[in-house]
This record gives sequence, C-alpha cells and structure tokens, in this order.
Amino acid sequence: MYAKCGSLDSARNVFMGMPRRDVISWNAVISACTLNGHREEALDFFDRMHGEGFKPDEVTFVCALDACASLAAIEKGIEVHAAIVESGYEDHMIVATSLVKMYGKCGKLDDARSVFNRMPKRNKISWSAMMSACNQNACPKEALNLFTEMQHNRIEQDQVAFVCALDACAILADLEQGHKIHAAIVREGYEDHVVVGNALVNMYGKCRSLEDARNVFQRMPYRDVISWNAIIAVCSQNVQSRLALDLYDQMRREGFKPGAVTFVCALEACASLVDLEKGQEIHGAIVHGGCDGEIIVGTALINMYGKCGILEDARNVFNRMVCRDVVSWSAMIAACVLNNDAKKALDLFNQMQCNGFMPDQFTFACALDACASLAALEKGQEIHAATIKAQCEGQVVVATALVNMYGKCGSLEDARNVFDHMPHRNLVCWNAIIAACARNGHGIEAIELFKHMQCCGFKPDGATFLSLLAACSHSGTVDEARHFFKSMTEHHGLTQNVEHYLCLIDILGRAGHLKDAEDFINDMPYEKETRVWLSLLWHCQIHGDMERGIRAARHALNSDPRNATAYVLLSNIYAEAGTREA
DNA sequence: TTAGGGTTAG
Repeated sequence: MYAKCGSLDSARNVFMGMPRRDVISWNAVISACTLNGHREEALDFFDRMHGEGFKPDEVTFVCALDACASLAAIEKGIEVHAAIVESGYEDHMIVATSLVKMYGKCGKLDDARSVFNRMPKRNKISWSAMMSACNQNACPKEALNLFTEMQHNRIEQDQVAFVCALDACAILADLEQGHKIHAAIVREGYEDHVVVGNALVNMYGKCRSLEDARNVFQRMPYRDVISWNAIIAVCSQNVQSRLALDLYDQMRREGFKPGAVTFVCALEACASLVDLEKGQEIHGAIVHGGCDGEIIVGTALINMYGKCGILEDARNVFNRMVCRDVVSWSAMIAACVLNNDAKKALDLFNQMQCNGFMPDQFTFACALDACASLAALEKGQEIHAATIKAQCEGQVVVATALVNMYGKCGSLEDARNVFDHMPHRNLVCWNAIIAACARNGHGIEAIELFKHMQCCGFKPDGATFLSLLAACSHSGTVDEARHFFKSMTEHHGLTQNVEHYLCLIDILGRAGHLKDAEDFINDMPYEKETRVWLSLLWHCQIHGDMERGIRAARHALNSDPRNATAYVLLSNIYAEAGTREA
C-alpha cells in the first residue's frame, strides 16, 4: 500500500521492522523500490534476499529483470538470467517475456530473440515485447514481420501491438505501410485510444506527412501531455516551427502543464527560428515549472542560446547544470563552434575528457569542426587518431567532419582518402568532398564527383550547387557555371538563394563579363542585398569600368547609406580613372 | 508482490 502511495520510506520501514519475512514480503519491498524508481536498491534487496537464504520465485525475477531493464544493466541481467535457469523458471511465460524486454532494453537483440524463440508458450504480450525489442535495436522490418506472423498465428492484436507496428513504420519512414496499419486500427476500433493516437501522430510526422499528423491530432477525442508533445515535435521536425510554438501556447491555454519534453520540443522550434525572445520566455516557464534541473532541458537551452548567438547565456546554463552528460558537453562545444569561438570549443573538448566523459561521434564531429574553422591541421590529425582509437572514424558524421576538416586545412588528399574509405555515404558527405575539391582548386574533380554522386542515386541540394559554382569559379568556366545555375531550377526542382547569385556574380565579374553580371543582378527575383552590389562594384574596380561601378555604388549606398566598403571601392575607381587620364 | 506500447536534448 505504502509503495503504491509513493511512500517508499514507509514501505521500507515496515519491511525492516517485520519480525518474520517470507518470499512475498521480499517481493513486495523489491517491487516497491522499482515502482518508486529506486532500481539499484531493488537489486540490492534481490541480492540480500538471496544471501539470507530465500529462494526467489517468478515474481522476484520479474521485478529484478524490470530493474535491470530500466538501468540497462546487462551484466546484472545476465546474472539474474542464470539464476532463473538454475531455478527452473526459464519456461515461465511472464518471466521469459521480462527477459525479452530486459535484453531488448540492454541492446542485446540476439539474446532477446533466442529467449523468445525458445518460449514454449507465448501470448500477445510476449509478441509485442519482442516487436518492441526489434524497434529499439534498429530492426523495424523484423518487428513488422512479427506483426504479420501474429496474424498468421491468430494471436490477438491489441492496441499495444498496433502501437509497436506504428513505431516500426515511423523508424522506417514507411508512409504506405503506416497508412495500412492506420486503416486496420480504425477497423479494429482502436483509433480513440490515446496512446494509439500519439503513436499515429508520431508515425505521420516521421514519415513527413504533417497533414496526416495534424488530422489525427485534431480528431483525437482525448489528449494528454504526450499528445501535445508529439504534435509540437512533429511540427518542429517538419519545418513548421512557428506552428509548433503556436501549439505550445494553445496547449497551455487549454490547461495542460508542459513537462520537460514539451520544453525541449518548444526550445528546438525557437532555435530553428532563431527566436531569442520566445526562447527566453520559455526559459522563464522552465524555471517556474521546476524543470531547470533536467539534463535534456539544460541541453536544449544551451542549443537554443547557441543558435540564437548568445554564447554567454549558453555558457551560464552549462555552468549551472548539476548533472551533465556527453550530449550536454557536445551541445556546449557546438555552441562555441557556431559562435566563432573554436579555441574555447577545443578547450571544452579536453575538459570534457578530463571530467571522465568519452567523446562520441557527435562530440568528435564538433571538435573536428572547430579544427576546420581554425585550419588547425595538427590538432585535426590528433583528433582523427582519437576517432580511430574510439572506432568512430567510419561513422558518417565523423567521416564527413574529417572530410570537411581536411578540406578546410588544405589537405585534399587526406579528405579524399577518408571519403574513399567511408563504408556508408549520405548527401552531406558528398557535399563535403565536392566542397573540399572546390575549395582547393580541383574544379574538374569536383564536377566528376558530382556526376558520380548522381550515378549513386543521390539528389543534389542547394549546398551541392554552391560548391559546384565555387568549383567553376576556380577553374574559370563561365559557361559551365551558368549551366549549373540554370539546371538547379530546370532539372533539379531547386530554388537559388542569394549565395548562389553571389557566386555566379563573382564568376561573371572575374571573367570580366560585367554587363552580364549587372543584368543578372537586375533580374534577381528578390530584394538585392548590399553585398550583391558590392560584389559588382569590386569587379568594376578591378576591370576599371567606372560607369558601371558608379551605378553599382549608388545601388549599394541606396540600400546601406553608411556602407564604408562602398565608399572605399568607389574612391578607388575615381582614383584609378584619374591616374589613367593623367 | 509479476510481463508488452506513445513524446524528448548535441
């Protein structure tokens, strides 16, 4: 009773004061500890019980396994498994199901599978435990196969089985399969179940179908905080951050109390919108709601302040954190890199290791970014060696960061070497190697890689074309640059942004095609930024085109009347014209 | 006194 009322102390006191105890009293205290989140203590009681000569029964084992699962304590879990085999409980359905869950949570899918396959009797709960283990261990296809097998074996598919199936579709981003399972949910009458609704919202979000996700959310007859968290996260993940923040406000108006996860999702939206004001407001709500001690909230705040350019506030949050982990350290390192303090980033990278945290793939990637922005080749090589030691160098984020680092440090051969040895590649690393070639003056190689990338089935994005234009700028092929620029819209369904325009203006300018550059600026479909005119002005000065230079300067000063660069360039033009006349 | 499910940070 005490345990269920949340009073572990009273439960423990009653247990300690008992003149005689039996297995049931031990089970009760172990279960009380687990129920109140004291998993280590539960395992201590499990050991003491053993030591005092009591024989654990199926209930004891289930409670102990639950504690191991929550702690991801695999060694202890294996020990409990051995005791189960010794006591002859391995064939007990509930015990075996708990073993499946424990192995799944500890990342041991093979062991979960072998327990499941050896079970003499299974019910729907055992099946969904196995599906869940597959989802947690990157085998969503296997989870869906189990779901189908359940049907063949005429095992009842209840709401939990459907939720596991939806989860698998979410991981696979398989919208078609998700729609089919949604239809089956409606057929079976589970659509009003709140957890099913939440899983549907999440699945549609992960499948990039925001419209479906919003429809499900709007039709939900009951919602809880997780439903709101899910829809806010989905909007933020699908480039609808403003909408995410509107929903955050709406949630509060409707009387739901935001929790740590809500704050994390809302802060992510502020970060991508660079909305400092809203971020600060949410920071206030976090303190008010007593969530500021949560590690994920602290990390999300560091990220938000970092992306909003307020490194000092990110630092303050980081310094005040009671508890830190690899993710929060990496967030702080990333914030420094983003705000041009790469030296501090590398200091933190060292400090983190002195504090006993092992860098993971993301930390290495941040540290390598820091080296890249400092062009610190030696430090980059040192970190490269550390990634090899940590067996991280093949991971796509690390390898991409290495390609980028070597590219920016002028060591194209090393960049190419890392790229060629990558076991898996994505668009980002293709862009990194193309950019590395372009930056180091290997324009032809960049264009060859671009063709190769398409042969491998990757579709270029805006960043790819920016690098290609940079490549053309080095090799001086104006026609090729024009071709790439045009093909963005004509063949690849992309829209050019101001960076693409600037790049082409630069290429035209360098080649002395000043009239083309000017026409091109005039044809730009959106507002001309000062730097566009400055670029033209610069090239006019180089080529001594006074008339056009003056026009460009006028435009530049029109949009920014106090622009010093414009005055300097313009006076250079006058001076040069004067010299020539004299 | 015992088993499965939904949101989340770099």
